[in-house]
Amino acid sequence: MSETPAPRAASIWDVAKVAGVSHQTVSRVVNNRGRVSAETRVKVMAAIEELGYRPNRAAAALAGGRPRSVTVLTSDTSLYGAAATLKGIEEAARNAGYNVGISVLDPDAAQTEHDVLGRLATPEEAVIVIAFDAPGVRALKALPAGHPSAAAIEYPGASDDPPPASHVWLDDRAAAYRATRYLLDLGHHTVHYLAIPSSSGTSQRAKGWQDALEDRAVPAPTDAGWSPRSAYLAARPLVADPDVTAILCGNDDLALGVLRAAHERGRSVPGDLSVAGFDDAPASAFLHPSLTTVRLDFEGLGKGAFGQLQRILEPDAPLTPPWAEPELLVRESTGPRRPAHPRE
Amino acid sequence: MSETPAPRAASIWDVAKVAGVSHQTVSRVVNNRGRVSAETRVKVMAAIEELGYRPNRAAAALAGGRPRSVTVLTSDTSLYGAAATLKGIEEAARNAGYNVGISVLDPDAAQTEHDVLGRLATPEEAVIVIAFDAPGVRALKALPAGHPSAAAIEYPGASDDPPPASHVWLDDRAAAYRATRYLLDLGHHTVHYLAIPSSSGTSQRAKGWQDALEDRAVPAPTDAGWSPRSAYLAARPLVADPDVTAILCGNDDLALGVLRAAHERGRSVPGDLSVAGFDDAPASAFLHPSLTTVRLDFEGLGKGAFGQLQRILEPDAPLTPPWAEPELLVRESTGPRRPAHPRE
DNA sequence: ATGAAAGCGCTAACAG
DNA sequence: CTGTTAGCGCTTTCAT
Repeated sequence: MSETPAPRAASIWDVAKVAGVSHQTVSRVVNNRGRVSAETRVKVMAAIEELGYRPNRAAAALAGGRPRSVTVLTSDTSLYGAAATLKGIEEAARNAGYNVGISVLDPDAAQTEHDVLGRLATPEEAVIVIAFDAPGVRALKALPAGHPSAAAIEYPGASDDPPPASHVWLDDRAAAYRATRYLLDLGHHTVHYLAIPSSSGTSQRAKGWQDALEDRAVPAPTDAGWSPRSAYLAARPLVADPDVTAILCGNDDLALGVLRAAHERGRSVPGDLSVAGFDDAPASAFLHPSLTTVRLDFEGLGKGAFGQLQRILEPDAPLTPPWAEPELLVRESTGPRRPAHPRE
Repeated sequence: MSETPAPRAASIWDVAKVAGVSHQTVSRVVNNRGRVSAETRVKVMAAIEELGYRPNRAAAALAGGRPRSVTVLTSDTSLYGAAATLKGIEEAARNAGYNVGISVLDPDAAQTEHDVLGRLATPEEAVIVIAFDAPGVRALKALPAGHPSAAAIEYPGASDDPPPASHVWLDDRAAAYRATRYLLDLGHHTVHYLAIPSSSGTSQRAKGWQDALEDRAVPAPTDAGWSPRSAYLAARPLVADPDVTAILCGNDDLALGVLRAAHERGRSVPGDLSVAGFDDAPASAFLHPSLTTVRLDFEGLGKGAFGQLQRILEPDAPLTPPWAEPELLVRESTGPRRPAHPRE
């Protein structure tokens, strides 16, 4: 059983020889560029099939062809939002025949142009930034103007001129507004907010929450990090306060920490305290109590981001279907306000 | 504010000119290959710094240099195990100066060599397969012999000769054995098992569980998929049976589904039923009840997989620190058996 | 509609 | 120790 010495992969020249044409013609049919007679095309296709030819992306990139790969810049991929967005990007990219690279942003590093570009396979490689947090936003800013890119962002800052078409986002503000109104309608006098870190000063979730509170006193938001643990810690003082009867959490992981803190303090949910989150992570419906949350279509958003990028790279690319609007899912963790003191 | 027409990135030739040496010498210092006088090296380094030079990976790959990129082949990245492993790989790779690509395997597709190789940027590109399930295993098998690769696998089948050094795994069997023994020692007459899909017929978690049961009757394992939902569905009949007092779950997500099913059926955990999982996902410690589980160091495993690959590519690469052994974390979801019928 | 030539940025041989 | 010469596989031009 002698090892065949790894027959080098078929190149465009091999295909050309088999098909009896020039390597250039092969390139033409592979890239669907320029006119090629139907007859020739068939011959070439057959040769490609026969040899199992696959184009070498590195060579194509080097020679300056249209990009066929993206690298995704993101923070911690173990967070649900980033992971789901990445999943959407990857799927859309693969279906479109793109290769996808991934590079995780260090939260402590200042993302410089040099650093960011250094993560790419090629200086011109297209980029999609998942910019839900500060490192992502910095990376996005660090990209040289004109660099092919798209981004999933938290919200287009009002300061800028119309945001580039390549930026996509979810309507966090409306989502938070809806969830808060729902809680208020349940009879809660106010709603407290446990915040995830924002990419800017102006979190749209915080804004929507605040707007919904209208003329009521707005309690100070509580910073709670990204994890169940940090939320648990941050929530302990809150759940100890009997005046707090409803808490909106920046995501489902935070809500989990709050649920735990409430339980330890002996406050029943939703009896004594209503808790709501954002995301609708797969686990949220199976918690006890199951979590009222706003479903966010990160996967669709990711596909959308890729779609925008693709249309920059290939103007005739098909339009990406729109992603879903945030949707409030009422489950067991929220209910009518029940006064802490019977005589109130 | 006229847009400067994107000054092409500095090439090795530009550096050479500035440093007053040949492009080859620059290549030598960049790759730390071949002898270069300290003096020249300094000049070159200075030029690199000055021009902000970054090597073009695509060109290097094309020219046949030592690979400096990996692509990770994996199934659904939204599952904790795969996501955490990927995270470990990415971090180790980035620290070593490698680019990482990612390609998700379609569960329904037969992974052929042609398909798998077609996912790479270059036919020779190094690969790490996360082969915890069937598609991963198929992809691994599809790689041509001699292709630079490493893999995080479920378990090295006994059928093979000594497994390649590039394969890494966690000791699932021992982990399951320990967890099951612990449950038995708590007084449970037996332990039921809710299984995740296995990459082969012989899941090591199932095996460890079975071994621990020794001469007791071994209940049939229940297939429960990967998600809380599928586990919830699969667990309903089980939790309805008062003779079932302890359930070991293939991962924490499944355990979550079981917790939910138990609650709906009115069986208290751990009073009436003990539940344990695998993974120690970040949420598990904050569930209610918090979950007894076996912590699995997927991130370390991912780093280990990359380390193995790197040592294939660069024989002098430093050794990867070993990853952690599985560790049983006893929390609130498990407790002593309490007979269903008081008079028993 | 097709072919020929040049070169992308880099590394592997070789020379010196 | 350093420079020179060939390509890697592909996509531009530009011819035909």
